[in-house]
Amino acid sequence: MPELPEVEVLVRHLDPLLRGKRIRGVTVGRAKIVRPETSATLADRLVGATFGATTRRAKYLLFDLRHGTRSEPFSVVGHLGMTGRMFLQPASAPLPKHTAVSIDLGEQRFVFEDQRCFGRFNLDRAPLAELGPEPLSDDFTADAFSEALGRSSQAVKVKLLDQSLVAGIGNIYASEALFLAGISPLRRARSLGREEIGRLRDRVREVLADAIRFGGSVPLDWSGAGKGHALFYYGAKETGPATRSAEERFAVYGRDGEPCTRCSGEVVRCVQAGRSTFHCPRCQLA
DNA sequence: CACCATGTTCCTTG
DNA sequence: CCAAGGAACATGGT
Repeated sequence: MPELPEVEVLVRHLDPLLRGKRIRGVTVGRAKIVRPETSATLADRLVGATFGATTRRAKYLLFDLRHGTRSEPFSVVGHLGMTGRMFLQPASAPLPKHTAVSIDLGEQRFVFEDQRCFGRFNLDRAPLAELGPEPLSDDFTADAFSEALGRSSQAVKVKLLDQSLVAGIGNIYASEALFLAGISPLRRARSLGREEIGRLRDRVREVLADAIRFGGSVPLDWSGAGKGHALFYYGAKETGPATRSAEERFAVYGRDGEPCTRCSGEVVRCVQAGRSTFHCPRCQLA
């Protein structure tokens, strides 16, 4: 579940649940997730600490912690990778199969499960320094965006995934924003005019904000063990219309072969930098 | 067996 | 040094 909107909704969910809770124990099920820390080092640092705010930077989660009010605050940096999930469950519940980190909070436990182990949960803040502006912040201006796209000969869709350019867009919302802006993902970044860049910036913000609104409006089954890892699809108990199919919310992503909702032309899939891209060649002229 | 998957990092090539 | 392309990472689902 991992682009900016999903992380934002997760953070809003976790913050009030974790705040003020004291860590009694830490168990690492997948050592790779906590590197470069070792399991023992991480546990040493965390046990006894109390959660403060849980916030987000791009797709990273930041868990503020401190050992009493007189000691220096620090934070754990989390990332969901492709398949990470985080939730609280009763301490008596069985641990999920792919539990990467489990934190004992007393009555409850905080679980980070990650099937593919692309996620992380450690004290290394270095990756944060490489990130570009938050797309929903005032820093993400058309000027800044234009500057970032620069003279690059790379396709604009590939540039949208570059976290040093703008931080938080992933493979789904990149295709979606380009469709809404009516810009082909195949266009070279440097070929975009000022007007197009401004439009793309606005649609990026819109698609991310809408997704956050959507995720915040739907009752999510955070601890559900079920159903895959689709965005905003935590468990499948309540298969109501709102959560039934996350993909149904997308205009082009995953819709290759289907008619474009705007022009009825056919949505096509192509591969750019090893990732799938979806677009409507009629609405998004190359 | 083949190909696909919401992400990031490392290595090679130019 | 930089830009760009590709493989690797680990584990599935179809």
